[in-house]
Amino acid sequence: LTVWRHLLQYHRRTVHALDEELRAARGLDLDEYDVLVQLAEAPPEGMRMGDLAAATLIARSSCTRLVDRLVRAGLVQRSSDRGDRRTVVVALTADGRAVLRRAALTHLDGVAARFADRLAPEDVAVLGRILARLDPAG
Amino acid sequence: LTVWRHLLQYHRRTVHALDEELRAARGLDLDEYDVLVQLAEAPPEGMRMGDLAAATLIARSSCTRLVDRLVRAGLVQRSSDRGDRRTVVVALTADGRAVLRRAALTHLDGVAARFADRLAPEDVAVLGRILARLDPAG
DNA sequence: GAAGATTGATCGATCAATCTTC
DNA sequence: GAAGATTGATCGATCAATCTTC
Repeated sequence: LTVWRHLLQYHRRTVHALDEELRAARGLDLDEYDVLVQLAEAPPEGMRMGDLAAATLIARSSCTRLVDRLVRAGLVQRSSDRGDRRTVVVALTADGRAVLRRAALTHLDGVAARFADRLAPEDVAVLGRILARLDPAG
Repeated sequence: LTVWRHLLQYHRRTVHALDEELRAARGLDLDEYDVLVQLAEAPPEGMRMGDLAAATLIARSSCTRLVDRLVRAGLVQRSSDRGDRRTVVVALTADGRAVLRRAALTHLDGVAARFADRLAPEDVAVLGRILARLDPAG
């Protein structure tokens, strides 16, 4: 179906543009941003490495390396769970929270410009219903 | 908006699944498939390298390397335009056509299962209209 | 000098193998 | 031995630099 192809095209362009925007404005790529968002929504103690990878749909090994970069940048902290010392817990630092807040401004503007502002509220609602049908797990 | 995030999640899962399917069944990744599709829709003489990159939203240098692989696999041919010898023209080989035909079966089944079959025809139409509004460039 | 394409160098994503703790 | 995470090795994507033809 052509609709499917349009969806892919739209997604590709939009995500690419948002990624560039975020890189240019804040030095973060979209996956890094996504990780920070997940951590911001987690309890303040943080999230286990594996859960973070699952939530962001990133492979575990990629997640390890992405977190390495964020640790080097001072945006997140690793610590180990006292209960089960196999697991590693990742949490935002104060810096990380601040960077995320600024990045969110940039990013949400971009999403508004390329998505939300172009649609009537009913369209968004309809799209939501369609997605619910497409991705029951989602 | 949560709708935006659901869209991203759905896209990510679906594209990932389709990519794996195609790799497993045919040894092609999704970008390679996309290139073959573009070439199949081009005139039989082929497409210029740069146009191919633009059509698939792949960077030029990535496109060069992707075509390298397809040439090595015998699925496409490079030739140079007699008019302007700077340009390189890429075209499907008979093998490429055959592989594409088989890959399309696999791929279209996957799209059907994850997209088309889950929606009523009206939903598809509505989604098409929404996309047209989102991405006037098409 | 610009347009078109390719190559060199770098960087991130991933699988398989490894290491640690359970 | 399995669960959790990390590291080694590979592979593809990309930018900048280069090469060729205009």
